[in-house]
Amino acid sequence: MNIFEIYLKKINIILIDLNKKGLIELPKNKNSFNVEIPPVKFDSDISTNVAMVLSKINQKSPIEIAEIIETKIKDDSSVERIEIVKPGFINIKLKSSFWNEFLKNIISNKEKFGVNENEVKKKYLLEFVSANPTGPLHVGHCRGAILGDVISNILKFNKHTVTKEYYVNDYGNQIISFTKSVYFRIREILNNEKFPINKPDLYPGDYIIEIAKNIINENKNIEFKNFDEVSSKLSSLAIKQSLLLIKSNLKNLGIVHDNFQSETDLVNNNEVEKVIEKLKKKNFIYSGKIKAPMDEEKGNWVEREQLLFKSTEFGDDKDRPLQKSDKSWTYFASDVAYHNNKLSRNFDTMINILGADHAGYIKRITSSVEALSGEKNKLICKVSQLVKLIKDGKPFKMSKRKGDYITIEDLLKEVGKDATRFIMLNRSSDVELDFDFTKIKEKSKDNPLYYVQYCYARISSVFNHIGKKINDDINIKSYNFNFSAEETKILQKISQWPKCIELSINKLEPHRVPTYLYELSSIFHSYWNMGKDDETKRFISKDKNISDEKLVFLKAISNVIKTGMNLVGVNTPEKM
RNA sequence: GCGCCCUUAGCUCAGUUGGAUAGAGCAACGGUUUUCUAAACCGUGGGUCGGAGGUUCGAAUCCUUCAGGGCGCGCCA
Repeated sequence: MNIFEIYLKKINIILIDLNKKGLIELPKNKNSFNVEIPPVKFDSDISTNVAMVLSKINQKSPIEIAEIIETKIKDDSSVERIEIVKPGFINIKLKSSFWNEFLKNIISNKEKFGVNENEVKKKYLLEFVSANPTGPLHVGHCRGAILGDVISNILKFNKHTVTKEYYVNDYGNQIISFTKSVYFRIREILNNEKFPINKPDLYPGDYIIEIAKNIINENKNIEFKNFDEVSSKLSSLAIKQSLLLIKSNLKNLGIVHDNFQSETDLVNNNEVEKVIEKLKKKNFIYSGKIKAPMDEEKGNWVEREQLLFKSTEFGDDKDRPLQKSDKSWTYFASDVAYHNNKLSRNFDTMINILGADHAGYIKRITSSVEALSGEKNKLICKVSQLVKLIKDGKPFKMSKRKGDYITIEDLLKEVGKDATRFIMLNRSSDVELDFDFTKIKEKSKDNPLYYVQYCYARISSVFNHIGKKINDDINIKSYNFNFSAEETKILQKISQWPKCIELSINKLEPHRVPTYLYELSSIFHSYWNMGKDDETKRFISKDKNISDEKLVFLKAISNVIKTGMNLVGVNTPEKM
């Protein structure tokens, strides 16, 4: 139940009616009409800008237009009072009967309140994480992982179908290095040969030792005598091991993918050749040369003829190579094949969540999807910016070369799943995020997670006092309450929940959910504390009773908090 | 050099897809606990929304331009 949508429709009907009577002119495009919450000082519930938008086309002042519209809005049975304000806003105060109906609706909808029933249901493919299968996930992967997971949760909440997919880059040079590293660790364990720690292309991390041990234990029959002989077998064993690690990291974060798509499989099934043929037929591929990047030292650059994709036709700054000099495919080539594969599975919309360091890649991959499908917004890429780790007030740097980076496992051990998810999601993904270890662990009030959870725990404690559980259904005989100013504030805030969901989806900005939950919690905490000064405002009276009205408010707030926290994927403890 | 992202209070950030006198938290200062959880609440101070132009009834939001910070720029993925 989105009250803003309801009133926008009502106003549109009124405008059409006034137009028929020749009282006002209407523009063709009504997109700039809106209905929203007015600032608190006006003591109104909803507000519309239509009079100002209509001013020009009608050659009348916004106030004059507003007065014409006002006469019609007055007829609506839910309207208590209308106020026309300065530039031309029409502010509407709704009758308490409307809000009573609203509350009744929320209580009966339970966790379904906020679902946009009118939205067309779509089939989404969401690709996220897709980190190289050469080791455990580290903090750098964490933000994108959570972002993707919560976007998926919200889409599903709105009854869309979502397939969560992980693209496994198990083809290419990094896999050869990784396999070699495992091989040397195996030799170290079995033959006591020292691991060549200074070789630059090897992975020094300790987790390689664990992988080596597991492979030795599970494959007693394999002899690790010659790298070239075992490399192909060993490679797949090692990848399998690191995927197990990655899956367990993700599971501990609360994330489970539906599908793992292997890059090697695509290559082996000749899907790259097929997609290149397809693009050749459409004339998007040619053999040519590209310019050196500006910061490349001149000596290192060898210009050569190579197979290129015409991404410049879609606005990219240069055409992109598909084949390396040894004739193997570039990462981009197999990724085009992967996206062709995605397209063949007929999703309405495909979303990729990328890290900031891959932002430069977006143009070419969306270009390829446009070339293949002919549709411009078939693939949407969302970038999550860097996470800056801060410990004891100082930035904490990780070094891949030393292998000393902080893994997701470390993170979860230190601050836990809930804090990690909530804090990582709490900021817009467009801005860098400070992740302050010490603050998050402090359980202080700087920590928005506790603030929201505390709200739920307080409500739960009231339910305990009256011998109920917070999840129990409540039976209200009749909804006929008069609301205080504080309660109206709560009602207004709750009425914005569907809008929050809608914006989170439309803009792929799920950080709006924790932000909203924080604001709602803040209003609740004020409401709670009113009982400190004024005993009549306490939830539970002296004779251990609770009024239906207060019960309804507690239930409504806790419903929204619970729903929201579920979307974020964190717990709502009943006691803290 | 080019592309993408960012710049809002001392610090970290929101800002309802262009609206009304720009909002939170932290930090600072002052107050609230015989009372449903003080992990909370209330109050005070703090702003040229990076700068300059433009678009219009109206700009933190859109466009142009400049400055500063971040990320990236063939055979890494």
